[in-house]
Amino acid sequence: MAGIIDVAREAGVSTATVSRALSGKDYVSIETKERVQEVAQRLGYVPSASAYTLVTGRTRNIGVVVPYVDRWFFSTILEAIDRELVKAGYDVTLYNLSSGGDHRKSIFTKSLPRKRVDAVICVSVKMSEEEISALTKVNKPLVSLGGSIQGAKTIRINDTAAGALATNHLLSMGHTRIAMIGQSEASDNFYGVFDVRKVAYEAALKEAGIEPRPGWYRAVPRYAISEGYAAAKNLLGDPENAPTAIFASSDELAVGVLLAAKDLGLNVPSDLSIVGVDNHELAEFFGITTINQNVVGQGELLAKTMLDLLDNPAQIVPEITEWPIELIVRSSTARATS
Amino acid sequence: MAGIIDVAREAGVSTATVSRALSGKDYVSIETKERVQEVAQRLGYVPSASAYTLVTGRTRNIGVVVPYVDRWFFSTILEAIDRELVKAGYDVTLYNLSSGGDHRKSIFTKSLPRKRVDAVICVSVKMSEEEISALTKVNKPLVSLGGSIQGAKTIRINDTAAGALATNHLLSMGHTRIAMIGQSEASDNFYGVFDVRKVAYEAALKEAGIEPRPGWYRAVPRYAISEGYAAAKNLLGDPENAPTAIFASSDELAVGVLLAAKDLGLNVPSDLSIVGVDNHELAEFFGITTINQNVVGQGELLAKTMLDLLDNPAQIVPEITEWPIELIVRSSTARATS
DNA sequence: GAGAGATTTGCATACTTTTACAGAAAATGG
DNA sequence: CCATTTTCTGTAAAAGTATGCAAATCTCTC
Repeated sequence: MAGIIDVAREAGVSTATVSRALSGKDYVSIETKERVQEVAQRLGYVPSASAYTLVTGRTRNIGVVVPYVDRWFFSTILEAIDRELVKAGYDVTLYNLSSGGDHRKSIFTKSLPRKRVDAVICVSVKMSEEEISALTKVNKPLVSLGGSIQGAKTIRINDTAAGALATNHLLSMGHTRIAMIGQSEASDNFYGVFDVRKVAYEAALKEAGIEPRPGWYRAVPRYAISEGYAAAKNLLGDPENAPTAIFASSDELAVGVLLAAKDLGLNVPSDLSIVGVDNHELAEFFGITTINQNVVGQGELLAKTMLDLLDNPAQIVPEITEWPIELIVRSSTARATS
Repeated sequence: MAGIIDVAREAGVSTATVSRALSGKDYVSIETKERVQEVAQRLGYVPSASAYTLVTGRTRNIGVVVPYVDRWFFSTILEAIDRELVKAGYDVTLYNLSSGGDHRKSIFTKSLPRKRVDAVICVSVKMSEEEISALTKVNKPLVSLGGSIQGAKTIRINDTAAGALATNHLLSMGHTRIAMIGQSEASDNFYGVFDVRKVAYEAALKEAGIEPRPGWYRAVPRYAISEGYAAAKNLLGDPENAPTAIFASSDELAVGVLLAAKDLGLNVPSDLSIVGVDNHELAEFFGITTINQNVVGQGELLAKTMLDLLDNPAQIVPEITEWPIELIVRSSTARATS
């Protein structure tokens, strides 16, 4: 295992020159540079990351904190974040909060603050003030998706607008019997946006002069087709008392709703209109009207914002950046037939 | 940002004693230990990971290499691997090959060999001899899922058996017109097992005295419901010339097949039998007969094997461990109605 | 040809921790 | 009470790299 000293000896120069020749950021004559590079190549020399970090303080490594990795939203955004960071020469260390136990505490008190990462990206993670200050105190840049805590630069969609957009779309098509399926908050790790959407849904109904029925809001523990299916079966079970439209807080839920409707012999959209959120691949396949939030785009922006911040730590950046959403109308919604 | 010297001064001891008190692995009197711990706590001292690595050679960090992260198989197994490694006190650095370009080369020549990770877990990654030897040369333990390359400890399912199991199940129910949907190999990064399954499928047919029809094997680029749907629509389009059973190489494809059959007015299983692979969450929801390969279990075994190897590098381990599979019969398969 | 500036190299130090070694203090045994 | 062992602590030497500083060489310009 060759070190910088071996390269220096073999090339007949000092270690300082080797360092400069390989990093390429200082005066080195072209001949020496090439000779050193050739020797380094031949000896299979790779600079030690830990020594580099020790002396420069930089790790070229960014920590990404997520509540889960095996769910669509998170694996999708993780892929996008990783792609951008890798492009800029960073490695990504993954901190998955669902991996459990006291892990979370050790992440924020040990792994992140001290020399393991240059910066931290948090995706939909509920953070306490102490956790944030633990990072800012040691000068680690922090960019967060979702949430709205002082000191953390945040990117998010406007969930109030999302809830309103979906509900108003259904209202505008003449629906008055509108149900909603959202996510019940189960985890301390996860910054849920579902209450916000529920409030917006109810507000939009009231705005239209419709009193929301409590029984028409269903909370499910997970974004899964099976959950949407079960909730919809339940909502639509009694034809006398069934909604004519359902706003599902994710496309996976919406697909479940669609399948439940089919199984009940209902036609979508003539008997039931459905709106989802995400613009998941499945939404296109099933023709589901949805609120596009371009998850990949959010991940890229998160990463790019972080890279900007690392290049220019002193810059003035807005605390909160709002990521645009849009309604994509497909074949799962139609005018109410009353 | 307090260092070990600050703690030592504050506690009135030497840095050596601080180190011993905090690591807890050497003689320190109980009073000094408690005093040092209290001071460290108060000063918010966290040992520098890079200095630790520089002197010990250990990083407490394991590299996990995957071809993708935003696909079900990989995000699921990543979650399982991460959980086990975190439990043992390791961090996980993610190397996602689909993040592109010359990234792959730099992973194997730079990031992995030199002091960034203690060990490497590769998931379904096609590796060259050089890449493997680059790791073993610097003494990095390597455990791999799938593939079968000299020098890499490997865990895998028997894909020949999987293909045979699925096909024979259909044959045993009297089917003779059996099609298959597999994955076409598109990426250099991905160690595909699909050719193997195709060969096993054709062998099983021949064994039963049935000549495989070339047109009844369909290769799709991705494991996605939409791909299975399109392939099945195509296979089933001409009723005169349609199979009565389809073996899909993943459950996502199988779901697509099921939906296509429904849309064509076919009843599953009486008109069409379907077998998938994975035991994906969706397979249970849709009642699809499948080959269970317990992805979470595979991830846990990968991680545990790695941890064993790190604890006891000299141990003799089998080169290849075969992970068991089993047929789970659900409602998507029935006897052929000839 | 001399001085100024630009380019090229080496020396030596710093980064932060762990640990071998040695020495001191305490405990144990006879 | 001395010898031996065990427990406790400090000193100092690594680990591998980047970089400030100074010195040396080279290139211009007048």
